Amino acid sequence: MKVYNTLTKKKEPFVPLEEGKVKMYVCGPTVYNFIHIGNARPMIVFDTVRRYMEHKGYEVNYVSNFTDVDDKIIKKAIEEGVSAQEISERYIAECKKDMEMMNVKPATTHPLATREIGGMLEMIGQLIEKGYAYEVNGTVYFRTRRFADYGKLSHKNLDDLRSGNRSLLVSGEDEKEDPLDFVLWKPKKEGEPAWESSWGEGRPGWHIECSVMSKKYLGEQIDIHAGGEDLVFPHHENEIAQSEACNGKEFSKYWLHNAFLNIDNRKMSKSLGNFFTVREISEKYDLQVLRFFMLSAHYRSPLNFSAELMEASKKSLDRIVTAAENLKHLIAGAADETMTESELAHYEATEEFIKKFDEAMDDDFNTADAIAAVFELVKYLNTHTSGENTKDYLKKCLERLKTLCDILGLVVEKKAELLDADIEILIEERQQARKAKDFARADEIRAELLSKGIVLEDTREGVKWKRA
RNA sequence: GGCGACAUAGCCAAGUGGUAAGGCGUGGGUCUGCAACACCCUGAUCACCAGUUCAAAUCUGGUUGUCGCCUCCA
Repeated sequence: MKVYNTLTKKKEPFVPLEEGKVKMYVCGPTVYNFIHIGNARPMIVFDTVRRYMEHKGYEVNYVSNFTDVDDKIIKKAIEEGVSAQEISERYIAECKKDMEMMNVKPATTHPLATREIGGMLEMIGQLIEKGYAYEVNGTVYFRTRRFADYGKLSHKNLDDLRSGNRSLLVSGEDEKEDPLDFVLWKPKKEGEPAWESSWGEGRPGWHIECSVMSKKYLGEQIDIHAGGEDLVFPHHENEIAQSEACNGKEFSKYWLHNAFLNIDNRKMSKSLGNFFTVREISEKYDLQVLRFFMLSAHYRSPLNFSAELMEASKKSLDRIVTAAENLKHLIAGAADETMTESELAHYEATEEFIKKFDEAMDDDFNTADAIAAVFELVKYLNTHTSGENTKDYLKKCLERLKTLCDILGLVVEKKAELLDADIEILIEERQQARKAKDFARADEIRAELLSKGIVLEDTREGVKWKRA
């Protein structure tokens, strides 16, 4: 398996620190509102990475935080006249609902920043002791000049950063020793949540929480640290500085970053008004469609979101779902016998698609190519299955399709739904009408059911129905 | 100003040295009472220019264009 490492700018063979195990940390959202579809990309992408790793037999310890103390949360709390905690708890709950609808597995641990203040105070204290941090008027800063490797992830050097960004130099933050120094602890302002510390009441800076939570739940060294590409600088750069300065060890071996999701080729932003929450999308689409859409491009390529592309994704995904439904339908009516020799030959022929799928995923999680393999399998199954096949064969075919879809986190098997009794009666009446060649009545019933969201399909093996 | 990414058919998107995967859409056909599903057929020389090579979408240089990071941001 090869993964692209931002640190080295190369695809590297994946070798875990500990045989058979993967320690993975993914930066999670700040919970001040419903998550937007941009937040959803890393969730879906890295959940897929996790699923593939698990499929390959790794035991994955997957940690993803919720940042529940932050300026934006406080602002929202003040607007609503409630506590910051109420805001963060509300949106963590909503985020978990969205994740479930997107079929994103819960992390092994979802730590909260506010529950880890003790660890942060400890790490900040250690950094001060080692000379990597200093306190001025209740604010603790990290001394970036002291950390020789600063810039190694984002491939910037301190001089470029200083000369390249004049605004930093004139921003008037006189109390910093260096404009690039960043905050580890900031003093309390009136009305803000705060914790006691040896530097006075205050709250942690943004970067320290990930260093601390990663260390607590995964240890000082981890295999993979992931997040959106915008986090490379400064967030992840700062995490490296904090963790490596404190622990004296390489923090994470591999750094994975997903590219941004754009809307109409523009960065999503509130000022442009091109902002969608996952919840809004869920009102119009099954979020499996969003998941499929996200996986249809490589995670390191920018992806453009639009209504047209969602429609196309819906139709594409439907093709896979229909194939699975067809197989289920065939299985229900198939002879309960073991696979014949010719069936076995067909079944073995599908291994080619599994191989293609695995090769694609092994190559830095090329989900677009992996999906192509799924479609090739779908076509093969559509062409090589019928009501004549044995149940054994059909079941194994469906199993094979489901295995691949499950790695991608795509749910293709709809839950068994019971039809209302009167709908069943209508379907039966239509069958009678068709037998009697009363097609006008048959079409009338079909239209009536369609208006209720039930789509009928007449197949050789009987009537199939699905919800539109 | 500094740093970086990308440019493949109507749309989306793989492919990083040997003569272009897959999906959506379009058009034609088979199946069907019709429809839907499915199946068959249907499309690009890879932004432009120059170079390296027996051979380039794929390597090098340049041009143009789009985008991102440098500030909270997935």
